[in-house]
Amino acid sequence: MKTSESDAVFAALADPTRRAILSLIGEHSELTAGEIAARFDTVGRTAISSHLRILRLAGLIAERRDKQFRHYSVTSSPADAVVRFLTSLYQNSLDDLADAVKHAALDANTLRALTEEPLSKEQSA
Amino acid sequence: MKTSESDAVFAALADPTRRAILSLIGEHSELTAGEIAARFDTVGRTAISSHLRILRLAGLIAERRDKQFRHYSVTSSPADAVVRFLTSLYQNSLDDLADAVKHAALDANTLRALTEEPLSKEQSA
DNA sequence: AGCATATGTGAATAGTTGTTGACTAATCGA
DNA sequence: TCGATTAGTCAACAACTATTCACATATGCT
Repeated sequence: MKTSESDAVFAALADPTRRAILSLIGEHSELTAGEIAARFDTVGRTAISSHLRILRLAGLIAERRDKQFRHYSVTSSPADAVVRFLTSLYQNSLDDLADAVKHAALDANTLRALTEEPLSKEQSA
Repeated sequence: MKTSESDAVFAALADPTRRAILSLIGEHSELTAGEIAARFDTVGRTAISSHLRILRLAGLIAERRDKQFRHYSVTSSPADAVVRFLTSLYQNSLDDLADAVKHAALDANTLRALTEEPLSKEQSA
């Protein structure tokens, strides 16, 4: 298998726990591995550590080491590969896509609510 | 595991073959299952059929039956879940994101070239 | 009717991925 | 220095996913 750069991004985004981690980090500017792990009751610390590595290798998060802590933050424009893919696919409805993006900026909290799976994997729908 | 609607979309997009199928269908307005399968030398017809089902269940493609043929097309605004997720995550750089989308419209062919994995999974990079 | 074409489905298998428990390394505080 | 804290890695296993082969269904052709 080819394992291109965008592969890593799509694969990283495929897991709900990783998307939840991304959302969580995104809500704060930086979180340590322990702070992240503490928010998940259904997933152990070791698993979180694996997920953080995958997200980091995909370029979606950055790691800053300070003493024995590792602080994670969302990288500025990580989803380029995703955007490239979607835009090339939906050229027809590109305006809609752009509108959706801009619209989203106006009501970020509503959007955060719409983003399913915010934290725990097994919460009731 | 929760298996929400956006789960299905992200999971569907995670596979490079499925993204290639999406790109391929997107380049034409409609393709039959056989026409799609014929473009892949490394993946069998049965596997393509499975992928088409997954894409369809995720709402990314539509199926139109005509006699013994099934014609597939890309649905108009399927990646809503993805856009929602990305926008809620990168509120800060939303303008960049929107710019990227609009910019893409201007040079769709270049973008298609940038979209890795256009058809065959094992082509040389 | 009989055979070819187009396509999906189901069972079985191979390969990949996520999770855990035990271990290791670095740092801090007493 | 000794124990506690933070965090990653490794080996093993469970769970999930992709692929294939054989079969089923619908249609068209002669």
